[in-house]
Amino acid sequence: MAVERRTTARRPTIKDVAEAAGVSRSTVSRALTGRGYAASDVRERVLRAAAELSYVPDVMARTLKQQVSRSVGVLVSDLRNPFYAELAAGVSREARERGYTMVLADTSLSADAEHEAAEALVALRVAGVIVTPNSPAVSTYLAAHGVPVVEVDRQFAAGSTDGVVVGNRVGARTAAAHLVELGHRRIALFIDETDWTTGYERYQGYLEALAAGDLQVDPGLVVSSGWDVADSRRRALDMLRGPDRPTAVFAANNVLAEGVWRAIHELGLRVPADVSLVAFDDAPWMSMVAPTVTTVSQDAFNLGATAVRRLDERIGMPDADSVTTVLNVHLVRRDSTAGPPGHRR
Amino acid sequence: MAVERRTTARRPTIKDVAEAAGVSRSTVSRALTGRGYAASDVRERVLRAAAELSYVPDVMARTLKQQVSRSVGVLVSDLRNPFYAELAAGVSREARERGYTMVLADTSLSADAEHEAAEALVALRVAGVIVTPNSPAVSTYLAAHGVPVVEVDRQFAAGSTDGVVVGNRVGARTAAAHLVELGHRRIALFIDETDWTTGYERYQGYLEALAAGDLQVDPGLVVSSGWDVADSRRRALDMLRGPDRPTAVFAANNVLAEGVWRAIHELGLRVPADVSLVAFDDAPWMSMVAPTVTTVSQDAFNLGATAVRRLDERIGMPDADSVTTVLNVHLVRRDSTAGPPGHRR
DNA sequence: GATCCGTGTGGGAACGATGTCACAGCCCTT
DNA sequence: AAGGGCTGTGACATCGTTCCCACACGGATC
Repeated sequence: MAVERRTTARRPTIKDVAEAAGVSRSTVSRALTGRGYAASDVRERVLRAAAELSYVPDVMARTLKQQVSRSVGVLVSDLRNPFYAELAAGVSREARERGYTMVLADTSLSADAEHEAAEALVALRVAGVIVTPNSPAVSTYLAAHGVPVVEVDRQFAAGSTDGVVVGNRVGARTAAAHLVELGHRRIALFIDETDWTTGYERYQGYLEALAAGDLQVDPGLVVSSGWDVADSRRRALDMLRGPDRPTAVFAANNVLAEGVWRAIHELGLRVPADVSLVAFDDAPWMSMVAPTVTTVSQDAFNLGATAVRRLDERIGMPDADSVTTVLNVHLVRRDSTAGPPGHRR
Repeated sequence: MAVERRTTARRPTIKDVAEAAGVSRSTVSRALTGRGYAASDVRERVLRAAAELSYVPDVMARTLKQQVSRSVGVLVSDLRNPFYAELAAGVSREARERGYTMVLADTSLSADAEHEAAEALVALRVAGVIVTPNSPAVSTYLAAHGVPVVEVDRQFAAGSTDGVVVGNRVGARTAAAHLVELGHRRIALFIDETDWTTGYERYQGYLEALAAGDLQVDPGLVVSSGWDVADSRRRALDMLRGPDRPTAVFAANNVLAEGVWRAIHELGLRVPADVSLVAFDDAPWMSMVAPTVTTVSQDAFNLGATAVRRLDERIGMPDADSVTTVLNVHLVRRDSTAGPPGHRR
């Protein structure tokens, strides 16, 4: 059974439908869109003709005329990271529900790729953009072109642009406080950056928890890791092999946690007997490994869905004041945390 | 520092650039696209004017005129599954490299959502579509509208539509043969469907490996699971608790493998001492759990990238015969497989 | 019977970019 | 000096849709 390909005939246009139904283009448009008058028998006839020709209105032409499309642009850093994949899935679901199509680009954590993608979205006249920004430039650029923007996960333009983020500071504080409470005094922090709001807030949360526990911050225990598993693993190996090893590690995201976890196992250390581990961002593997990993869970899917709702509202009211929505996170206590070695409770 | 939003002024058009540069619209078009004559001093002037106004050509208008867009549609079943996320990432990267933007929809394994998304893509006049099909209808529908299609991961319209798949049969046979070779005689298969090419081929590979080892197929050991972790886990619990338990399980994809893995651990069975496990499709967790999971690894990223290349070629030569590209897979031997209990080698 | 209204329809001008076509210069050849 | 071949530019129709406007028809009101 061969699938028929339309090679010769061009796509049917509204004009073809009009001729088939014996009416004018205007009438077809009114009948199909439901805007304006159309006698019910005529409407019937038009609908039948359209179905018969399997007519699909041309979004390009419609958008050109109406000057506003029903597409949202989505810029995420890395689809291979389950956090962003989940986020994109949430955007997709909510966008579909609201009749938007989704134009997605993976910006690979590069500011250049991000700018290029933003240009493409402006050219496409998208109704709005949801972005996990890699630089402050992207929101500025889009706003300058009159495109509504929602920054998600992290913010560069808080105050002038809508944002949807999670309670990073509280989450990080809770996680670190959990370790403090268990009796740990040497708690390492693995973090990839502290310039963006995510990193900064998580770092602050860590500091707050230490301060609340009357602990000094040891700069040697705060590791600025690269953004990938390999680098995190390397740095964790260095730290855990060194003298005066920490009794607990807080990894500020799922990628860093994976690196630390791999290093711990390569060194044959036992969790939590030798070292406790807490992560931020619940990845699937964390509930499958032995021991399971205690972590701050954030609902990435909901983050994406919420961003779409915010964007939709913004499109409806372009001049309202900007809003930052903070979603709550919670600590999932699993088996990777216990008191430090030799500690009695 | 407030980000400036363009509220009043409309976007600059080619006409604005023309006036600023003191030439006609045609000349601006020629200067910017590089098609047709434009004196170098004029070109300079136009480029400067365009940059000054931060002019971005309207893709809608261009596409309308040229009747062909530079967007590809991508329909995937489930972005939350790392396999599809990785695939989408591969598509994204290769699409960007070739100057395509990507319109993505998550079809949630539903044929309805898939059809709806396909209609939207036709309306958008995408240059082509890459789809992990949920039904035979989608490729037929798109082809009938003259849209080039590449089916990826599984095929419904082999012979009339391009496809990019992996060596499912060989991969499954290799995996099952590995178990046979270790001495297993009761090898269970967990599979979600056998109607699609993926499921069918993997099933056939399993049968071939058993036949090659002179083993009878026990229908009771072939489990048609639902498509999610919860269902797979439930069925695995049933089977592993029952009498005459298999000594090895082959799970035909990463989701089913997760369910089986969870069931095994809940029951306190040891891997591989009590039961061996082989999976198809290497998910991140498989190399992190203890013991690590032997699996047939497929390169989903490359699958996506290859599909884009195929689609690009197809767009260039719409009437060439269709091609199915098969990417090879390989068995990654890890620690979840050994001989059956009581077996001596 | 003239006017007015509501209902329904069609004509035609946009939207922004492209590309064909005509034509204006200019230099070179015969 | 006339013609031919370049180079370079602008006018204008076009893509498919929407929507404003004009208008036609019938019935109701004065």
